[in-house]
Amino acid sequence: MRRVASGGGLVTKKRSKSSASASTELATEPVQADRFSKARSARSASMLEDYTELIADLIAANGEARTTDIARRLGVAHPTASKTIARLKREGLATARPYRGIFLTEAGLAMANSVRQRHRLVVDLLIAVGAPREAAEADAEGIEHYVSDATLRAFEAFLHGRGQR
Amino acid sequence: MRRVASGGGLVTKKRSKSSASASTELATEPVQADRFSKARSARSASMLEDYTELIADLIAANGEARTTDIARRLGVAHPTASKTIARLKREGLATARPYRGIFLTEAGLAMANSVRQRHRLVVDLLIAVGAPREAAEADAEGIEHYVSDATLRAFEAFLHGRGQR
DNA sequence: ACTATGGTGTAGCAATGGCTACATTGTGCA
DNA sequence: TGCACAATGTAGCCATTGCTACACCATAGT
Repeated sequence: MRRVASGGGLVTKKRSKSSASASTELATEPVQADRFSKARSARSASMLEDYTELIADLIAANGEARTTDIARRLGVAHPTASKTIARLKREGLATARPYRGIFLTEAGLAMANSVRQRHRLVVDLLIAVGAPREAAEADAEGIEHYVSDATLRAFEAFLHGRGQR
Repeated sequence: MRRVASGGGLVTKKRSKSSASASTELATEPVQADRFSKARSARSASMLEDYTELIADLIAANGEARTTDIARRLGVAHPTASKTIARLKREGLATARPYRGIFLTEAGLAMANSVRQRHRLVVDLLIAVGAPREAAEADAEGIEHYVSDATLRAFEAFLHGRGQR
């Protein structure tokens, strides 16, 4: 609606400041922006979550978490991992001394635990809903970072209700 | 395991080249790296998916898609949108002439359609599983980019089976 | 017909997250 | 005891995705 008329162009008629033409999709504007913002924040946090979880795993399995192992598990070059670990330190999630291993702070450990729990819940739900195990594991790696607490609680209730898990 | 002994350090014992110590978590290494790689690709594609979907929406609603509207809907500054639109053009998903609107190519339109369909499916599934509508909508914005075809098919089957949708 | 206004575009900065290449450190083994 | 070699770290490059500031265009109204 509100298509042009004159000119051959478009981008026209001095679209009201909001470009919010009709009225139907009007309301969705700010809300939608919020959603995208939220998704963006989640995206930027997801890297840290993956790292803390992986570091916790490595410490549990090997007694230590080393840059090279982290890099290999994530499929990136070691300087990339190194840089992100520096960020973890900056954000107070991990500590590390040169050539020594990497360790999680309390905050890092807490993050790792909640991430692991969330991961498991997401995988279980995907499987409960019929996704093949392999796909569920792979997809969860991306999905888990975007599941809100409210949705997570719903997952839990759903799984319990079905006698799953 | 394979914890150090000598020294006070760590990072030790000339860990076998794979650091793949025991044998249990060994097998997960390359697989896990694959998963993270996949998640990374998805992450980089997600921006383009959001844009094509939004452009299609705007064209459907307003007859045109303008940079400013896109920026507002996404909650970013207009130069940010402008830059991403340049990328869309580079990748053959959209066309645009200065000061004219933005249009999708066939590839862009195809992407928009599949993204929209996926989005709906994800929202429906989240709701079917008990997530509050608001959370479902918001979470789907992030989740949709990480759902594989296999999982998507499972979602569809699940929803049909329940008489949903 | 002109001008005010707002949409568009461009430039340049910062942070993130990849990479390769090179320097450094530490440990294991000869 | 010392050296070779792998693990770490550092430097510097590129691309992406934000931003602000500033320049430019096009339309609406006077």
